[in-house]
Amino acid sequence: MGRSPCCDKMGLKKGLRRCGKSCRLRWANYLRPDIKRGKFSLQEEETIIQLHALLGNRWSAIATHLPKRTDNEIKNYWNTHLKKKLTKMGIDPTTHKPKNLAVGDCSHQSKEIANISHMAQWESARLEAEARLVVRGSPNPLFHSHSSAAPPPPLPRPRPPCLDILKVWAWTNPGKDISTMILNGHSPMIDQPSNNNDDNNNNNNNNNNNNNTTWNFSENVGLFNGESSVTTMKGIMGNSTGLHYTTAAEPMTTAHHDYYSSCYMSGDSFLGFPSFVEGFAADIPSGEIGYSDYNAVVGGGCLSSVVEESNVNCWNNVLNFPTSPPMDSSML
DNA sequence: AACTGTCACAACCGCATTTGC
DNA sequence: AGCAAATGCGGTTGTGACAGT
Repeated sequence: MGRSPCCDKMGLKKGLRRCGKSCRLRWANYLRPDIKRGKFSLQEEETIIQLHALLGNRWSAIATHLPKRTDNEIKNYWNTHLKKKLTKMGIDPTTHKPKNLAVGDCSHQSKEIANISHMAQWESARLEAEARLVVRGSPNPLFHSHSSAAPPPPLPRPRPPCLDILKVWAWTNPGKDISTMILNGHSPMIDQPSNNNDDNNNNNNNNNNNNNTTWNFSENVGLFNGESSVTTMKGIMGNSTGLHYTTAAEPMTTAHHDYYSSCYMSGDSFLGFPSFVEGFAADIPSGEIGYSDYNAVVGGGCLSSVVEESNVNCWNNVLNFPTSPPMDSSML
């Protein structure tokens, strides 16, 4: 308020006698030779929608995933086309949830819708992860030079990442029909038993040596505030350097497991579930993860408390995953 | 032809952060 | 360390093109 314009526009015709800032902007958004002009492809549209669901109005971050498109162009395209498109489809362009999903409605149908919507967000996150990998390209960023352990032979195929929640669920619930997860209103892996301990500290310590111990995140929910959530997002989106692959058909070898573990110990980050976990943990000295942090990532504002709790259980089970690197509080 | 409304998008504004001295 | 300038970013506005009346 009260700040004067960057240059004196008095008597100037718009577009002429530009100041330095105007010139820079015009170059960046219009004149630069490597800018792709013209219509957005369907794939670009989908990418924007998926990334917007994950990142919100962080146009510059979204633009990094669309080569030769500027943040300004994407922002304009979102405001003039995509917002309307989603609205027409009955989807709230802000929350990316169906508009008829009433907050606080605890009916069975509502839970199913919430769960399906939530699954879509998981999928968005997975696609975003893939996008990052495509942007980064080869060589495989998984193997960092400063890791102490010798890298194992590369896993033989590039897909799927363990961010694929459906595959993770299928792996951890052998023999179960994947549809039961959604129809029963369950989040992935909710049926897997957990053994939360009473003593949170003991529980964290147990994780040093026991992969079968589930972390107790449901305590200390009140510790988290908006600032930590923002930093959490930065941890997730900003510093990931690789992708961590595992599948049921092709589980990790001991060598892989040891290598990943050493990377965690050395502070490297992965994209995928472990990366999310690391992001959660970035600002949480005591090592607990709570609902608010979960929601900072996935945006669970419309989820009922039941579903929300399931999601935290889901994270617990992810950490309890057979091939997840062991973690302890010293990594946080 | 004149007017009005809508649309697309380049450009602007102000704040926050980074950079250079 | 402190300051000013430069830069980055997201929200908003200005303006030309076009369609409808």
